[in-house]
Amino acid sequence: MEECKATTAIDILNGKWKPVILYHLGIGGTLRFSELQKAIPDITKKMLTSQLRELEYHDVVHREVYLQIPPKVEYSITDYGQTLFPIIELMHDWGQKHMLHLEQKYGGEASEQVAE
Amino acid sequence: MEECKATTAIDILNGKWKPVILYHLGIGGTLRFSELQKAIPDITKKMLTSQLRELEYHDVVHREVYLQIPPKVEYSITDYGQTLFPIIELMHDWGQKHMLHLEQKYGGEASEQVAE
DNA sequence: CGGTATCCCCACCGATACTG
DNA sequence: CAGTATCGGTGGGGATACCG
Repeated sequence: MEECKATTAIDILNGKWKPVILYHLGIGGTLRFSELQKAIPDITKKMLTSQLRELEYHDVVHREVYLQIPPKVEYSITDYGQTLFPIIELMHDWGQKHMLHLEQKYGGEASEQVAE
Repeated sequence: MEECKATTAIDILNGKWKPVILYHLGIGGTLRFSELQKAIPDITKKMLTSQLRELEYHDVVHREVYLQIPPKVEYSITDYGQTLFPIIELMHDWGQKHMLHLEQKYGGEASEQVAE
């Protein structure tokens, strides 16, 4: 019961695009659906939608709908979601160091894997 | 290119059992295969093996084989793997707070989900 | 513009049985 | 003891098309 609750955080960040989405909302502040699409070119609408919905469900992201034509929906990070940022930053930093570690180990070829 | 490299860390922690394994190796120090099995009763040998191999591949875990009968294999966390621990601890702490957050939101029922 | 709906694939994981 | 081998289910995620 006093086990590893790190999985709780991982579950919330679990999803191919969630860290990237949070990253962009973190630096870009409030963003529209289409702006997120532009920021993350490889993501499909379906994926963007589902990942955002899950983040919204977990109260990490706020979804603001403007009832107008054409539609407008804005996404932002909640105060609660902000508390995740130390973790994300730490992982981000660690990720960069890990790339250096890979280069030292495999001679720099592996960096192409992780670099998107 | 200067995107979110948090995914690199997530990839390494990605896998149903990796955080738990690291958690146990973190508090238990060096552990044998069977000791890990006892510590994580629900894991199968196959999963334990594959998760350990991936962690080993990423240089997070060290595998020490003793050539003897009966066989003996010990797993421990590498110095490099130690650098992951601030992240895991942060996630662990965050996970506990998140459970409180869930209780406030859903009235305590949700805690049964996350509590294993 | 901001989504659904649908189809499909494959990586992940579980169960079980066998082995040096 | 510490693993492989094999089979099969499941669902996360991709491609594409359609909708209010």
